[in-house]
Amino acid sequence: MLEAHARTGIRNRLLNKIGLEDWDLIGPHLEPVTLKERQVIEVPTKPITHAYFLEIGVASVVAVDAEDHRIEVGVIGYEGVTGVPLLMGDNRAQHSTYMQIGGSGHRIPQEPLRDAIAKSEGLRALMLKSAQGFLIQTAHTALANGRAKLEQRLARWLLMAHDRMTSDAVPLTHEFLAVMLGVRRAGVTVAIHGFERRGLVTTRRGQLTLADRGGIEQIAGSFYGTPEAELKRLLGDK
Amino acid sequence: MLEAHARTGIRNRLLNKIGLEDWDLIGPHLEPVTLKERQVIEVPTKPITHAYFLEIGVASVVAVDAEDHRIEVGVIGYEGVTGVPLLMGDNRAQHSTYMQIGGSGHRIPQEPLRDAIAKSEGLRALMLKSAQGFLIQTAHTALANGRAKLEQRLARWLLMAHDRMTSDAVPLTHEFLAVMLGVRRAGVTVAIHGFERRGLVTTRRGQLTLADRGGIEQIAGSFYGTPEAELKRLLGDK
DNA sequence: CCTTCGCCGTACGGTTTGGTACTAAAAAAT
DNA sequence: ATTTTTTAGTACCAAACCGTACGGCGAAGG
Repeated sequence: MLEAHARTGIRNRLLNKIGLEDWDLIGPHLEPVTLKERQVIEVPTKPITHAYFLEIGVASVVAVDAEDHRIEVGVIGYEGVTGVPLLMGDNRAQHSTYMQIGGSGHRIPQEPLRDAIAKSEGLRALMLKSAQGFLIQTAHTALANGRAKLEQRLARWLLMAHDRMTSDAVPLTHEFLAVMLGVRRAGVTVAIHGFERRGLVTTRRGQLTLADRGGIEQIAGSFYGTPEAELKRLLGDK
Repeated sequence: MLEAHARTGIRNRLLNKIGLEDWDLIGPHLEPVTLKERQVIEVPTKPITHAYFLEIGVASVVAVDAEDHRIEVGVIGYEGVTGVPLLMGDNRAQHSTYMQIGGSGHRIPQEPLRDAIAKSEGLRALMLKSAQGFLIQTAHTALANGRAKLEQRLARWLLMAHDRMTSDAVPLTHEFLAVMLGVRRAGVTVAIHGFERRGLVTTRRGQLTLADRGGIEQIAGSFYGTPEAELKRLLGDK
């Protein structure tokens, strides 16, 4: 417990997978952080100052274009790290990244992280596999956006969020879900209502609780699952 | 001309950017290839055997799920290389990749490529920037799929293909465009008809020719352009 | 306690796109 | 040259979704 950078109690899957021989490159630079809902982590076109290894909570990565069209292209939780471009040698944020569900984690400034990745092949391999996992997730978001119906996309989102949460309660308004999915707020309301009627979720103002995950998986069908399975393959089971 | 691995006449932007000091890692392994329309380059879940540095032609990367939903998540031409997962340390194909418009290029077996990337930091940086460019493209495909109308998406696709072609003629059937965009063939026919009426394209059976690129850019609006600008930033102008 | 504000339920017309299908025209095959 | 196959034009109804809007209800704050 006197050990300054002990790894006990670390839940982030990437940090946990860093080999002992590489820990000195990362551990000393980590800073524990609390992350509130809506906390901004990256702003488009601006430099990425830190990478956040999440422990608790869910971050949204939202692509934005010049005419302010926006849509979520990926979510990040305890299984990953924000600042994917840093892992690829770029330090500029493309997308808007912010906490969708509050939590905590450890952050590291971009420079020591990039140094560490440059120095250690093992660390680099780990981080790139994580980035690859994110790329797969983004590709499947493109697939779902193009081919799935609102209900399926909502189900997919709930499942992905749920995977990254410790509770079944998703503390989000319909408005925010609508922004993520790129649809009308009213459309989300109706879809959730449908879920509720079928006993898949229960709702309260500003909150939605998964009641029947299996049923939600059925609705999402094959729009959910592939990126999750691939991440498992890339990073090993456990 | 006696030089076995001369770099003269190479149009691929990545190959052109490889430093002289790294060329020995790549050049000797390159094999010139002709790539016909519909030629398959990668098959989902199977190992990636080669990376293809395209010179001419356009490859489509198509995500497929377990229920056979499919949609294009990116295109690759002379500016890039297929087999993005290889650059990230993975050798398994997630997506279906095939030539949408025939051409030619040079291919390299996956092993020497991965070795080269492991050995040379400069080469690695170059390849990862290319991968980052592809990730940005995929994210914007997700954005367009979720928010843009059929006409806008068609315009975006035509512009991206045109950027990678030497001619204005796109030798594709409506059917294939429909698969790329994940829409009905009939929808594509109607949209193209609209473009034609406005003088943006001319058509022949199995072929479509861009007549007014500026007009097509107007239709695509901000759904087109960001990934292209970012790739320029990542790889430098020229 | 009462007001204010944010969130949700609902509605309605309009647009876009999907599913399907039939025919014509062009190209390819025999 | 004739047949077969592929591609394109068109049409029709149905479903999904958008834009918009308005009222109610719960929560927070004065």
